[in-house]
Amino acid sequence: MAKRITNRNEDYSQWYIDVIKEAKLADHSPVRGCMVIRPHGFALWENMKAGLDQMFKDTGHENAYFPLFIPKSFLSKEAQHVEGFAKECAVITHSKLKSVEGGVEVDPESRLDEELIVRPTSETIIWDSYRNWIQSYRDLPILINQWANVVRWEMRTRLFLRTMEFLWQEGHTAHATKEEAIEETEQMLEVYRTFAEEFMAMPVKTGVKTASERFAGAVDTYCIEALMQDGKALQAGTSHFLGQNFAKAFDVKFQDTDGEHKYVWATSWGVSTRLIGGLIMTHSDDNGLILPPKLAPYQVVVVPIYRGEEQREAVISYAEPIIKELESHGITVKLDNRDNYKPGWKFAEHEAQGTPLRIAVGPRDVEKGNLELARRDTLEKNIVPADGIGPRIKDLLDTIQADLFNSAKKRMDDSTRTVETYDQFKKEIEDGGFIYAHWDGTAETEEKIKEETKATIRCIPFKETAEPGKCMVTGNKSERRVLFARSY
RNA sequence: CGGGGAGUGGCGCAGUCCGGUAGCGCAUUCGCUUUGGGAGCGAAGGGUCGCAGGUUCAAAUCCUGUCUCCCCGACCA
Repeated sequence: MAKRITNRNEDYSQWYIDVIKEAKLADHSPVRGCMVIRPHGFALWENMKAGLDQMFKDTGHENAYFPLFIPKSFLSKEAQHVEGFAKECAVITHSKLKSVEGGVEVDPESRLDEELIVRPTSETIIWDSYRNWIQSYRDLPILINQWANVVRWEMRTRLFLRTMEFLWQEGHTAHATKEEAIEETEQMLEVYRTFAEEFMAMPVKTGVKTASERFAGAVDTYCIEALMQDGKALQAGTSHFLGQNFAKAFDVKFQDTDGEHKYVWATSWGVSTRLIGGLIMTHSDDNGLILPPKLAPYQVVVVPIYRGEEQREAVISYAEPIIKELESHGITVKLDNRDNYKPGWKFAEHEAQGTPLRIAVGPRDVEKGNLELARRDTLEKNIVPADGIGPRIKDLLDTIQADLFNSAKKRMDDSTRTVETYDQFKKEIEDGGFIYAHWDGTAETEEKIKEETKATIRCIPFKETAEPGKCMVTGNKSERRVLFARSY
């Protein structure tokens, strides 16, 4: 077999790129830092969207759409927010081109009176609308999500993990009370955790970001953090409690039941196409992509094997009712009946593309009433009777989904350690993985650790790990261990 | 944006040092044989060598600029 994918242990970054190329998920675009999402990659994203969207609806949210362009003045209304995003905004300054010899150039006559910002996130334009929508406590809560693209002018990009334009969803909610807003923030983090673990089979740690890692404009940022195969952490989703920062910046008040005018409490939360990068680096191997059945564009591929037209007809007519039966069990199946590729070629291609399960049917199977099942995750092959194939495959897909999660969970647990001293920390961090250690809570210590070890605090875990101790660096008091890792 | 590497038919590369008019493998097209792990043989098509200038009788090769990608830093979902 021609080796088209670099081995993970040789060059992890190159492996990542190779997997994306071979799985036909995305291409680099002619524009720096952007990507073309190919049909297979987009089908995966659509499945992720569908799963998340249902979970948003189930928790009472509605979808809406706000503009791509934001008046420059809006960005300057919330001080922290401006500071966080100012350095990475695409700015629209002109509205016209004019033809010149050999091409076009910007028409200097068309300079805009007020420049527009291509949204890096939509808090500002959404809160401008919310001001008009909210007068009374009766108008609350507002629970809105939007699916959109955003642009952040990044210096260094990687397919899916960090692109200048990316697709995401951003939820923006408005509440009458602080408690309700915090509850919403927690609820959406839980939605993300559930999605990551149950759909993506990607286990995550949850917690609160430190001040330096917090979303610009948030009071608190909650996050899910996953651990990639190379031992680096990936921030996979964030849910922000925004306090009254945006309400004050955009003057959004409501009259409460007590007659008082009060500022509204807010949240925002998002996940992006970065999740695809996380999915790749959680499960895939040196043969290519491995997809969990719940998100795979199709769960089963059927590859017919035949010699001559007569066998072809026999094999296809044997396969068709099998496919129907699978579909009747809610399984998504693709019959790969292309005549211009040989079975071996198809095997390799579907392997690279991550299809969870392959069924091969040939004359031998037709004769004996069998089929050959091959699992993508374990590469295990079995000959099984075609009878009762529906329930069998349904079970097997569930097993694959569970096995993927369990092995990723085991990998994460095995590479999560607790250390006491800074020396020990420096040594252990070289091996990657998550490390729980005591920290004195200051930005100075956090920065020092980052400079000396390249590790950052991924999150301050929720109360379950409360345990007083001493900061590994300064020896000062610490209330609980926090989670460190080197990250993407 | 700093340091390093790279851009040559669709893909992967050689040729660049030492200038002489572009080659290999895979893929593609056609024909025959094939089909249970990326098929074999034969024939054919396809590249102004990332782009823009410059030097030269002559540039993939030398010089200048610029764009893109990869790796390492600073920044970040």
